[in-house]
Amino acid sequence: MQYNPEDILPTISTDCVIFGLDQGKLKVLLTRRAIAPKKGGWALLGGFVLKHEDLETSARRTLKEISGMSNVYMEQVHSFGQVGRFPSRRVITVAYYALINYTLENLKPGPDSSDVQWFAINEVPELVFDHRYILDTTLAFLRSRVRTEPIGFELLPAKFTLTQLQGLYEAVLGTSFDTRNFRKKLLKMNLLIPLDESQTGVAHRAARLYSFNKDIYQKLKAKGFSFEL
Amino acid sequence: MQYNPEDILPTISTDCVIFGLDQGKLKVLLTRRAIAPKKGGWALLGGFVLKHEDLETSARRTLKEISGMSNVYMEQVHSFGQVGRFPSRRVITVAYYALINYTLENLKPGPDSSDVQWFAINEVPELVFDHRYILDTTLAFLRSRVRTEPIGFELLPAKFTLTQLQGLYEAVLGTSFDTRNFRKKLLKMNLLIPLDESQTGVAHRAARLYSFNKDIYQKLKAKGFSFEL
DNA sequence: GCAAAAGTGTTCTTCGTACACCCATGC
DNA sequence: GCATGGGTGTACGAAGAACACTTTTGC
Repeated sequence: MQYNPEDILPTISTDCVIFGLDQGKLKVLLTRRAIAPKKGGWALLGGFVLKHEDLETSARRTLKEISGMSNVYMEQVHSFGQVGRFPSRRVITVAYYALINYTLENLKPGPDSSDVQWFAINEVPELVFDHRYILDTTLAFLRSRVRTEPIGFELLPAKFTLTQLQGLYEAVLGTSFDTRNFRKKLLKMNLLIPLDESQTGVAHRAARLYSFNKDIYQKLKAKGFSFEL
Repeated sequence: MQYNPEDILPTISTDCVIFGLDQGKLKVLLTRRAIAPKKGGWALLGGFVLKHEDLETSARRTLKEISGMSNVYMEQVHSFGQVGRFPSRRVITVAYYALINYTLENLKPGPDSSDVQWFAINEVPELVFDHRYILDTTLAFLRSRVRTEPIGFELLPAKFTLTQLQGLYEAVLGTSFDTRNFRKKLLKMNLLIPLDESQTGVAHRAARLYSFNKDIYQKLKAKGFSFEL
């Protein structure tokens, strides 16, 4: 979809760092630019803000155009406005990050891009403009956030095993945890709902599935509970 | 100082929440608007970004015009871009906060304001636009920040007593601490340098003065230390 | 029966918390 | 000498960290 130049704020864009988890690896979604400047370069998903839309709405629109997804966990990180960060004219960008349940389906390049692709966090190619800096800042933000808010679940399917959960934290934080202590700690929080279901199709003992309920967290939080990993 | 309309980005402003500590109370600096829209209303210190300046530079310029201060601790908080937050046209604002050593000297209204004044955090008058929301968001940000980074010192003079320090945390966080535990915890961090000086001019036992050194913190941080109150 | 991951308890150390009295100084 | 805030130590309980073996399942 193309937008009328009159409907666009030419000095303000949003960029969104989209994180997904694929086989225990943290990945980011990037697009290849199909227009100047920096045609052909890899970039974060982003675009100019429309005159009649809020900042987060703009970031969500971009994400939806490319992944088809809505109702995604998204949060503002920081605004980047260095003089000269964008060639030829002044553009300030507001960075968001999104956590999505990894998929290869329904990905299609946006209006001004020729390709979309997932990259493991340590195999990211060269990026256009200041996008590398934005990515690094956002990743640092996510790492601090994931330890103090129960947002990691957004990267997992609705039903998950404790091993998957541990793997997620290890992938995001780049550390490893002791299995017994990790389970003890998470289960003691009473945020996880044990289901009467198990994994299927695995060549070993099937693990129990759990789910996470945001409402329970909100209620506990209101009572003074604070998530901390 | 007035700026040429051609040098200004009319869609982007910065607003700065300036915090100071006066006699154990947390205060914010506000200005009274001397121009439309909302002439006469109380507002955060802010202004439009110039074409040739970075975002933080813009916030620092505004602060300097009003307080005469530079080299102040400042950090970006969040950007606010709701459609309709500013009357008559679309303006996105990037909010910063600053921590300064409280003073009444050298305060003078900026180019478009008629008054500058400190307000205790719980006696803030009605504010223009979405400034109340920005203030609340920023205060919440500060409260979380002050517990995880040693930034509180920025609100105190270079030499301070442990009682002043405790009072600062109590004022910012709205809680109270046990004196013995508070001292034990802070001194154990090895961030405070005990000076061979004491308070003067007090009608009771004079307290020892301490100073805080950022370099020491940076070195400890690099070794894995993390400040936590 | 074997490979592969699931699941589970105890000990020790560290850290947070609760709590009350004497000290130094100015007036 | 008295009022005012400065300064200090100990005991208890909670939480984090280290650590190894048995269980279940599919093949």
